[in-house]
Amino acid sequence: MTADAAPAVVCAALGEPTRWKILTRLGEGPMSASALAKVMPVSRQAIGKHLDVLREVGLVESEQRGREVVYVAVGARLNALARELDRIGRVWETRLLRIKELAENPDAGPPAGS
Amino acid sequence: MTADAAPAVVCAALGEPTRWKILTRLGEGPMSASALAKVMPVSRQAIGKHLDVLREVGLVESEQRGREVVYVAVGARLNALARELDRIGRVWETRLLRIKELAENPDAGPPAGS
DNA sequence: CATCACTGCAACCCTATGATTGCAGTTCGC
DNA sequence: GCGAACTGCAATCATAGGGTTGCAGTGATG
Repeated sequence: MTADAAPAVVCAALGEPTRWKILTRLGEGPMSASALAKVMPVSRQAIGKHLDVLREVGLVESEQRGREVVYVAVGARLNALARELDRIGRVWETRLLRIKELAENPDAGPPAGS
Repeated sequence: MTADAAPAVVCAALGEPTRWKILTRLGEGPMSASALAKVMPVSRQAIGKHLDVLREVGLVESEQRGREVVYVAVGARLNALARELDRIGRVWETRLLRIKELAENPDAGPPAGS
């Protein structure tokens, strides 16, 4: 299980600037860590760590191709996160709406309870 | 302009654990910074800073109510982010698919060019 | 076979930032 | 008016983690 990380964790992975750039590059096509290092202003090792983080949350997958390891961006993972965030956002809006209604119309609202 | 931050920036705001908890709380209903502090294991000042960050990217809005400032989670902002991420994810998948096709079918593919 | 490119691991540095405390200014309730 | 509660600003602390260098191992290439 490495693809069901909580939304916040995935967002944390996405939030780091360098990581976002790496991911953007990978979005254009699969690439090895070394190849990325040649194109970006950071060392291969640093990129390697970022790729570890990204793989941890399922945003990239790695594949051994000969002597090098090729990474590919997992769009589906991003789509899954999008769905989660969208759902949460809608819940917030719904609750807020209910609260507002209740404030203007404080009668037949909340029944029993604690 | 405080609501059109790049996806990565919004994700960075969402990625901080404490910030996510604060936001979750606010998702249940509007609250002041002090009220949040009484319910969470961090100081009011710390919460205040987090709220600043969240407001910066449009995830919360503040409203002066009497002597206190009430914050409310902006679900619409989360929905907007979700749409952006979803779009990006689909682009990745599309590109990847095209590359795969091209690998298996290396004829009528890439036209001229260097 | 000798060399070169790519990977993985480990130790280390240094900055960003999450969290704290302390104080001063405002608005509410009595 | 006086005290209590809420806010804002500033200084400070401490840790997480992003970045680096260095080295050893392994598969490709000539």
